[in-house]
Amino acid sequence: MSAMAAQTQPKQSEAKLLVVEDDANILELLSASLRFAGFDVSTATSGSAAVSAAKNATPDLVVLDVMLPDLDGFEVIRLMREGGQRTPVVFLTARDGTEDKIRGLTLGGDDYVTKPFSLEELTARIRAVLRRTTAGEEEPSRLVFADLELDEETHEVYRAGQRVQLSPTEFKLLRYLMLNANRVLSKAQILDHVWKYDFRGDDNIVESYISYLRRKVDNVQPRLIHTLRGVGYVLRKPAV
Amino acid sequence: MSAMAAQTQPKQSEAKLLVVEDDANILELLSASLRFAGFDVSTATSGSAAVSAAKNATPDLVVLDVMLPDLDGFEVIRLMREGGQRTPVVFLTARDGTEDKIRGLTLGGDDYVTKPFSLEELTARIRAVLRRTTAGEEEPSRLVFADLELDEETHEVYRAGQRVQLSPTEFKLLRYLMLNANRVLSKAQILDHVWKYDFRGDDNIVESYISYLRRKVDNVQPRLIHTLRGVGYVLRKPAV
DNA sequence: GTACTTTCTCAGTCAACTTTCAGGAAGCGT
DNA sequence: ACGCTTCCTGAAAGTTGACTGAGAAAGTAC
Repeated sequence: MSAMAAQTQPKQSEAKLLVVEDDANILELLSASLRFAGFDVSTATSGSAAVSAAKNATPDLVVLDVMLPDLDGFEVIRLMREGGQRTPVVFLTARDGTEDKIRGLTLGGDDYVTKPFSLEELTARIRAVLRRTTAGEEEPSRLVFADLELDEETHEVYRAGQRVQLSPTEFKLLRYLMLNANRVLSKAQILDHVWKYDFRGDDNIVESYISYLRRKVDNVQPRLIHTLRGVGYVLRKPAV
Repeated sequence: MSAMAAQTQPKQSEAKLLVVEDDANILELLSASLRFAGFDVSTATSGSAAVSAAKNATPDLVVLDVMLPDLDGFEVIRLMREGGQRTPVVFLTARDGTEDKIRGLTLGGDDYVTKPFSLEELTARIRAVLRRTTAGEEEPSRLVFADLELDEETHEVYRAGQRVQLSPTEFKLLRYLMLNANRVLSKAQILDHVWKYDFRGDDNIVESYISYLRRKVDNVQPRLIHTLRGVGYVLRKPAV
């Protein structure tokens, strides 16, 4: 595992998350990176522990694996809500039968992510759910850097006012770069955040996608995507 | 504003609802989604609780299951009205004999929905009842987006002035898209809102109906229904 | 009942997207 | 300048997701 980038979300970064996951590796991956992303993370490794943790810690959002050793995720939520808590949830589900049990979930503003996922995918969902369930202050879903604009909700991207069509991976990569503008990102970091955690290919795929992105969104002056040979990539304004 | 947020109808969204339902799952489904739709929701799980809740909370509308453990829905209404309250009601009924008993009641401006229902079905009825019982400000029952028009009362649909015939599901789907114009809707969201809550099929049916709709209402320029691969669908005017 | 409409499923096709590979270009140290 | 390394990028192969026609099943009207 490579160094983890700081992708601090200034606005929502103080949010309290409760992460519930029985697989130690995934739990570690999640708590480390979500903490690094600026969330206040507590954890639980079983359903019953989750219920009491939720009572005490009153998290703003729960990241909840559906498959748990004792109670399943749905039970956990039912128990939490019986206690009057209306905490939003992002479920983690395997891509199998359990997926359809998720039905009805998007009604209350919750969401789900299927395993394996990429960290960017998960944090994007978490941020979206927080955005829509946090009363009041509408946080903009639009990232802007120089003359680059990216709308997280509609998936629209503009460079110098021109609409650009991106594939899902291109979009995720660009979002990651924009969230970390002016920060140098190694290929390993990019791989760790933008690609699913079970990806077993090599760095070259990052080069390929950087190349695609440059062609689509960085084909005008000033160039914003820069290569630091032997180090990584960075999105920044030239000059200085 | 988020992907799913707000199928909120600004005008009616502050309305106070009292939801009366003894099945915990359905109650949770209803309160979560109606709250999310912007209503101010309180709940009761028995007929007697409903009567006193109605006294105290003075809701603008009651969503009332006919089958209740103690008093049945008709009794509840009778008691409420004996107390002088003339609150409109949307009944929830099983598809069985009780259906006929409802008929007489709907004359007063009330309405009913048979279980299982889809959320869009229910919110459409709630909105319609509020529209016709809320004195004064006539809210239009006509949705318009670009050259698409949909009349919620007559169920007529026009594209570019041309009348189009839609099946019930096609109509509901189009209404949902129009209510959420410019908002990206995932297949899961669409399934959750447009299909009945007991539907156990998969996403493909959404694709099928999108395909039907395109053939009927989106066969002219400019195309309004757009696919975001891996994300969902959106009704919007083409990019700038 | 029969005919008709509508809903839902399935599977084939196609298009878009992802991933790999390999040759060439560009940067870097000496 | 030379050689070494790293990066870029075109092309091909592999994979996935969406669209759609056909038809079974369920529901409705006559």
